[in-house]
Amino acid sequence: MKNGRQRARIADVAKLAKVSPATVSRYINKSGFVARATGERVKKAIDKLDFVPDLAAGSLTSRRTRLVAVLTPRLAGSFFNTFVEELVLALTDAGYTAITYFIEIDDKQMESSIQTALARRADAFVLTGPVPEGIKKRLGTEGVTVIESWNIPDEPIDIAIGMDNTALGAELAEFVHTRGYRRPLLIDAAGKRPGLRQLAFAERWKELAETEPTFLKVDRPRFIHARAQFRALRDMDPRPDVVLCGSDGLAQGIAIEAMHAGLAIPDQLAVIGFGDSEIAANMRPSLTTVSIKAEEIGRAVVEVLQKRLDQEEIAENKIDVGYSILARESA
Amino acid sequence: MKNGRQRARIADVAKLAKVSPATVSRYINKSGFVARATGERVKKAIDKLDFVPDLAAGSLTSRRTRLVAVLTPRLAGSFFNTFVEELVLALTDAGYTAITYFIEIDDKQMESSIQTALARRADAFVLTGPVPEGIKKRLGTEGVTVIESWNIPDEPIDIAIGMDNTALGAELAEFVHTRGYRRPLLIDAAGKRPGLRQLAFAERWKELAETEPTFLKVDRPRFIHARAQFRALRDMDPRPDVVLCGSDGLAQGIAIEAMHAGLAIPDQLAVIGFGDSEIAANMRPSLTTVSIKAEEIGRAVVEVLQKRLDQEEIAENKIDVGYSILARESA
DNA sequence: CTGAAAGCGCTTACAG
DNA sequence: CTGAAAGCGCTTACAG
Repeated sequence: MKNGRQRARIADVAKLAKVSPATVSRYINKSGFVARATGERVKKAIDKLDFVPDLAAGSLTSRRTRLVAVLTPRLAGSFFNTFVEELVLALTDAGYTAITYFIEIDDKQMESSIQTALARRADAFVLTGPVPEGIKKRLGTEGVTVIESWNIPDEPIDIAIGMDNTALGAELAEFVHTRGYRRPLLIDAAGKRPGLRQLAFAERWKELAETEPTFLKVDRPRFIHARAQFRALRDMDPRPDVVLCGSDGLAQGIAIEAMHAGLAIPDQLAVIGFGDSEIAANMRPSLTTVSIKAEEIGRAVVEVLQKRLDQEEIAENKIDVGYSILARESA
Repeated sequence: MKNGRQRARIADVAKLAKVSPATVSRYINKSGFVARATGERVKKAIDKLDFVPDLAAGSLTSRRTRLVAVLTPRLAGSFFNTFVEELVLALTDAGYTAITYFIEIDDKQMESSIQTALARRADAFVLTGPVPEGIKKRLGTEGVTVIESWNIPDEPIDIAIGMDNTALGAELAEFVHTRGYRRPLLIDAAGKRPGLRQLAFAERWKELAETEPTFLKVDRPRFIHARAQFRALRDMDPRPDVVLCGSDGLAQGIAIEAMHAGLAIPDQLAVIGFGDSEIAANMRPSLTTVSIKAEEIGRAVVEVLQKRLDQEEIAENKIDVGYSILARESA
């Protein structure tokens, strides 16, 4: 403390309001009945003392922290930014506190993040990536709520909220084929999640076109990599006529590079993004992309947490918020 | 708990290792001496039981939570994204846990975020925007570490880490004038922080060019607003020859719109961004912008927290990490 | 180098 | 509708 003033405790409030600490607790948490007049005295005392209850102390008894650990890959400029923002906002609105971790694609870092979140006794974990086996087992035995977001795995640890990357991959193949493109190139991170999409794309594509799509695996699908990747693309023989990018940022970068090299979009090269970030609709040309409903996932996460808190049964352990392919000018 | 298994407590570890809880605590926190052999027994017991100490319970006595509240404006796609990432990473590495809040430019939301962070007994607050008077007073009396980041105010509540927006504004005026531009337009949010820059720009500009710069105040300096703002710019008479944008995203958008309208950059319209995001260096044309050193701020924040924890005196309550104007192709 | 005891600030049955 | 008591899981002097 910089100054001598102590923080007020619940006992101080109780004394001032001439009630017991238990009553103050009940009033604050709206648990149990408090007579109207009593409540008013308590309220007055709280205001007078600027009392802010210590949530951690309370959690010790109640076994609920309302702390939610959010683990997202560190992907500045990707749709995960929007996702984290929406999620944190939804959590905050609902009275939860989000503790955020940004992780590289690195199991060790994920493990240590989860470790500290467990030490904080987080009520729930929101994960985004594919979860390594060891961590899966660990979380499974801890009795916490685990929400896997984005991709819906066959067997969720607990609850999965997201979309079906396999269905999307196939649908993208159809979309591209229907629009008459014949030499697709897919640029995406080498992870497991995009992998599902790519696999499904490849499979459906082979059925439709009887050829193989080309893949370019990258570290991360980011704007900064567009130059190098456009160069690689341009030198391919035959040259792709449509490129499906792992993010809108990358798609925008590819488009900029293509135009700079004198290629007309979409006639000489079509470009498809991922994420429907604010870039997509307002780019020139506007970007055809996939919308992934970050807000809806955020809302669904909060709903699930709410139900868990209320001890309600959760009917479905897989919640599919869907996606949509948005056809714009670039493809 | 989903299954009957209970989490191990420090008492369980103590019993298994045949020591007292106090010794386990000392071993874990490296506070006080523990004989090597004893320590090894403790370690074995911890591993055996998968013991994760409850940090909240510990904080109750130790009065330190190692929780840091980070409040940033909600500005998807701006340099604040990078800032939050860098800061959270630095904090996590140093053993702190970050609780993040995204706030609109809205005092009420800021207040409620601070309220919940106080309820969590956060050791420190990292704020980004200008702080309303009421909140300033509130935090001042709480005895927590308060770090104001980005702008360095004349009288920090506690500690300020960032840069001198006033100096930057003046330097930008000089930069623009030296390069021969004569009709600058500044597009930025209507907040207090950009306001300082703009004021200083205007002042210096009047000295240099003996004319007034033009201002366009916007809700937020984002990519999506570029179309509308470019239209406004294009219709101005006389038309600006250089536009200074509040973010790289907006600058990129303006550049795209300008090129789409057939204007050559920088000859017919020069564009300057803010933030040196990954977009800037890789845009075509590459964007002249201001680098704001997010990583350094993150590091400095952690250093300050470390010193506070160790009860060290902090020599300077204003830490200037500087900035730099990066001249590229667009201006 | 180690332990017994007290206490951090709440919430939760239990009793009335 | 309200209170007294116990206890959540740690850490911190204090004593040895």
